[in-house]
Amino acid sequence: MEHRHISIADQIFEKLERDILIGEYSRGEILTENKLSEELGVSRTPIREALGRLEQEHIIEISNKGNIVIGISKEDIDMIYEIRVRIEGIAARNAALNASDEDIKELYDIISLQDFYTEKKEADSIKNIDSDFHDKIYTMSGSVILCDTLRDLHKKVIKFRKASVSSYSRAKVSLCEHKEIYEAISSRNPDLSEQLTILHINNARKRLDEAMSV
Amino acid sequence: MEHRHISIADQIFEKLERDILIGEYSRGEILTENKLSEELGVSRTPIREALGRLEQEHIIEISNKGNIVIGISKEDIDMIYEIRVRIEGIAARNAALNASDEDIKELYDIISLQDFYTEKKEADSIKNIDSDFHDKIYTMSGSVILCDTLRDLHKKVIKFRKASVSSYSRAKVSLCEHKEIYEAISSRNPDLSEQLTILHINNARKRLDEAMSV
DNA sequence: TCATGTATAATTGTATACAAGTACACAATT
DNA sequence: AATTGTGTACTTGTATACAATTATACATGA
Repeated sequence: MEHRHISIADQIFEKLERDILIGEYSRGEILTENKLSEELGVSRTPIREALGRLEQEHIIEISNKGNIVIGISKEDIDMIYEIRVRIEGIAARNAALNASDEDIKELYDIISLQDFYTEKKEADSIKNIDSDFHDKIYTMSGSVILCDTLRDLHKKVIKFRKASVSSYSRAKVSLCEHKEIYEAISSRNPDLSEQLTILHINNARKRLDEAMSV
Repeated sequence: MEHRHISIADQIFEKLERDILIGEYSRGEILTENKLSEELGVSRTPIREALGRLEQEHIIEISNKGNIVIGISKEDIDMIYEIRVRIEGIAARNAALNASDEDIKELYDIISLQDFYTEKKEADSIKNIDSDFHDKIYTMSGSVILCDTLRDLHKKVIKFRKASVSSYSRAKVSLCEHKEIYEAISSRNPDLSEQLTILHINNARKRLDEAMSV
């Protein structure tokens, strides 16, 4: 067997990371190892390993009083888009250059699902599949460095992303932009893929601002 | 007291990270917890915590056979510069906008030291102080997100950076560019700071390619 | 010779015991 | 009333014991 066992520590990490990033735990809240250990029914060891990794991401802060939740601020979101608009185009460009037929088919499937959920107006599903689309392009770029960098940034937007697809019209426009990007990548056009992606990130940012100012 | 104790796990993490990034451990090498535990004279617990964080950075890979060193490839370096040239300018721009007088003085001190070491031709010291210069600007940007992103990228170049400052002429040009950036930031000119930084990263990349092709 | 089964050794994963430091409440004192 | 001392409870940090999976070497058979 080569399949690596998914450890409890990994599961705890992903659960805590998600809970913090969606705002389940709010800024300033204190998470102690013992409390988490009891609540989640595992020993302190995997809890500690998860917390250490969360601290490395700077979404919690370990102190003698416990582990203080930091989370993501509006300023963080601004900077994330500032960065993404400058580098996410590289991923799309490389995807257009490197993608296998298999990759392109998977990307098509994602688009199809997004279309389906958009018509059914299921905000949660839309949010998740939207995430899958971007993640797939990161992977298709073929660069671990670029993939890690973009993934770290993208996952931090999760709490705010739902707002931006809550309106049908905004979700529809977003889907449309994804389709255009898919077309550009599947026709192996690096320049167009890059350009459309930059536009899309800029528009997504505007849609987010719009949705949050309401 | 507020000063947080620097744990053994933190120290092990930094030591292993550095050793991997400078190539002390080479790609494919296997690090087992027991071996490291004996070698470093601590129990497996802090070793494990350090290894978990190294895996998150994708510079090692944990498997049932042990922990396989991945390290940094030439392709990684290319992508790192591709990204930095697009976003490091933001940091310089924000530094020019946000920096305190104290910050600017510290940046000046760094430049002075770099000047000193460059004339003394101490490659190791030049390499380190060069790193301090960029890191200081990241911090001065005032954004944790941007700072983390750039720091993660920058530290991965360490193994190759020494080559690029090994020649006196290249080191001198690099110092000169740093001085220009310092002038732009200290005179609170965001546009110029950004522009000069972009140029500097591009030039640094060229110098690195040059040094490595020899 | 090659495949396959098996026992052993080595590895990571988890729980728990123990150490050390610190925050906090509360009393004592000025 | 304010401050200082003190003891207790709580927190993280580390080591170690144990569990479970898996790699590996080697024997056994077709």
